[in-house]
Amino acid sequence: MATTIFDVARKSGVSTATVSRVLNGNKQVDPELAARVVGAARELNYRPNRVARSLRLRHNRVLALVISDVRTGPFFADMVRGVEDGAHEAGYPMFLCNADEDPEKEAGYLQLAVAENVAGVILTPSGPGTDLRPLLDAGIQVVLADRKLPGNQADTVVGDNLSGAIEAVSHLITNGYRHIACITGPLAATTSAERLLGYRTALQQAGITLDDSLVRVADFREAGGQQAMQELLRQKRPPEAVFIANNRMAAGALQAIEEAKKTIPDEIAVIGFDEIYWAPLLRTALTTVSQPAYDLGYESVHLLLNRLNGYSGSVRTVVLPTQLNIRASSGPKSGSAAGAGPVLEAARPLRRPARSARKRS
Amino acid sequence: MATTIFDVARKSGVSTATVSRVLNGNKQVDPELAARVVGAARELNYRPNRVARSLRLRHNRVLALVISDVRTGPFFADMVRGVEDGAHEAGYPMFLCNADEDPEKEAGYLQLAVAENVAGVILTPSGPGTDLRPLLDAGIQVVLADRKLPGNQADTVVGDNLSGAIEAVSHLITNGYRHIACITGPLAATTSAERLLGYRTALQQAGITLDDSLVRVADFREAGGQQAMQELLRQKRPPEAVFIANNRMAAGALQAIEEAKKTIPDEIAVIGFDEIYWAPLLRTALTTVSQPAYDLGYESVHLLLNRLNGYSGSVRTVVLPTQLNIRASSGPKSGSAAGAGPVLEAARPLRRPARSARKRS
DNA sequence: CTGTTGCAAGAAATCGTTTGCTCGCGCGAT
DNA sequence: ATCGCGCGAGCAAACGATTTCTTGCAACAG
Repeated sequence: MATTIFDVARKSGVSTATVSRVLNGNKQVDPELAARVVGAARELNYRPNRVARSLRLRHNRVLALVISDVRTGPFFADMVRGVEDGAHEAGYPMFLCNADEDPEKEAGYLQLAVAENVAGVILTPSGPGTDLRPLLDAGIQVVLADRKLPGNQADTVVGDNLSGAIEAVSHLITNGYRHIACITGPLAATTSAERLLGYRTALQQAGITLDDSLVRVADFREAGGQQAMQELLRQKRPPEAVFIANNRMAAGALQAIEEAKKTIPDEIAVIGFDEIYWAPLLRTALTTVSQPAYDLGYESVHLLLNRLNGYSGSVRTVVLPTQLNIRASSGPKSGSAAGAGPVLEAARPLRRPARSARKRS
Repeated sequence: MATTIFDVARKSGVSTATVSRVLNGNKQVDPELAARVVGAARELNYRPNRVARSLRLRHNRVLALVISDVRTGPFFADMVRGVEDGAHEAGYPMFLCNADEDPEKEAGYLQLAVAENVAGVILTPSGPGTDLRPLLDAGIQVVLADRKLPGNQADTVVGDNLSGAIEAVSHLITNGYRHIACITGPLAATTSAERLLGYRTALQQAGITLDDSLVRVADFREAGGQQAMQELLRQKRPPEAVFIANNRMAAGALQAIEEAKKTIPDEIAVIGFDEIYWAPLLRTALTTVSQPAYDLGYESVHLLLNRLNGYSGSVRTVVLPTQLNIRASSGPKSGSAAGAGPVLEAARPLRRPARSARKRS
């Protein structure tokens, strides 16, 4: 049906070998013949069959991106887009795989990557048990994005969750809050664990004793955040502020706060993680810690392509900086002399976070 | 490197043909042999090479999803997820392609789909000029999702943009507004055109004369919505209400309204299109017209798979219903006796829009 | 004039599957 | 007893590219 290399060969009166050589520009070939081939190919609108090519080359010019769920707020959507752009620029189409934090589903997708013989996989591991061996055994390059995996098994690109969390919680402390809660995600995800660690670190640095009743582990979803917040508010001594490890949970928490008819930040201050474009437009503009999600994806592809181009140095980890976007929801505690009360973000053009520099570690 | 069907054949002492027949369960084969084969395959952890399989079968069990940009709010993210789920259930991995409303980039992706010999493409066409012929000529099934294309070329799944827009604008009219503006997207997208048509239809039904100075065509992005809103507010007689054809533009518009220090809905009422989970949490909770985005994607795959299974009836169009989510931003006009003033949505659990029934046309 | 070298283009093998065709064996019918 | 038929399994030919190997021709040197 579709035109093959044979058709081109026949039409230009040469062998398929010559057609292949011309089209891939590998070897010397008579310019006049080459012209005939190019002409025939154009005329027949010939496009090499990538499947046949992949089989022969034993190398499929395709990437797979395995994440938890593209619907999880703008973070994954931006990251996905960063990966797709980088891959597309290099001529690689991309499989998108949503593993839903489910190790089995994830393993299935990794098997698929092997069966498809993809050139590389960019993976947000569901947990520490994620097994890269099937990929590595098959000679497939892997880059971990957003989350780490124990054991330095592959190049990794992550946001600076620890610093981001410390900065956020320190900001709350500066603004006069002391009794601060934390709602984090599944601890299997290193992002959750690091954000929690940052929370604890900031409190310790300020000499505040940790109180585990102020820590809730939820599921990164709205309902989980809402329930966690309800529990926190129901405590004998409710928190004055809360640091929430992602924005879907933050949405749920805000809902719970509203139901409880508490005011932000007077009765409870809030900081979320990951940027949302609606943050300035919320009833009380939400302070957030934002990550360069697009860059995170783009940089992951970059590392992957490096490996595909033969680079074989030791495993690298790239840490991208986070940014604290101070808005009204974390304003100075009323009646507190604390913090010169940073200027709240005024209404200004909505803009996506710009690409940011990166640092290595 | 990887184990092939030859390895399995050798280990179980049969021919590759038999191995293939056993593993695909096609023909009758001696149960004892079959058991040997299955055992050997398991032991060697054999996974058929999908590339070789695709070449031989002249059919690549892969779908391509070509949309404008997965970052465009939750709409495309949800739809992408719907497609991926449907595809995954049927054993098809999915290429994600972001064409950015760029016809050339889109054409490139369609060429890619041909070169990869994918089984099917789900496409949100960038405009009426989108050419499906390369796909159809190659025998690749196509389903149009979210946007139509002239000429009944392929099965189509869309939201009921017209009714949704009519309902939204009628609601504004019921609530006492008369001088109503519309900010829509690029008219090449049928969604933009239909939402604009719905706006006009609702006004005409109410006997309100159309005023083109109240219509702005923007670009589906925040900045475009913001600028359009600024222009509208600067007019000699600014609108009392505005219907905005997607939520990224709505975010920009809200920003512009805030800058202008206008109150919502007293000085200007607002309705957006597509749902956002943050809508109830905005300074003034945003009334929206929501579409079943996930279902839209899922249903598209369904139609595609039907065709792949040999169905060859005439082209179908599935129209999914929209839903008007009434919140504070479209509240009754102050000083107006109009509309019993629908109860504003109270604080209640955040929930994603449920899967909804569909209607055929 | 002949033998060697170099180079360009074609013939054919190859990648890992699936599948049409052939072959051999056993059983039933004539 | 022989023929034919059915059925199960293997051989080998695809699928459409790339690439190694081979061949043929020309040029050049001895």
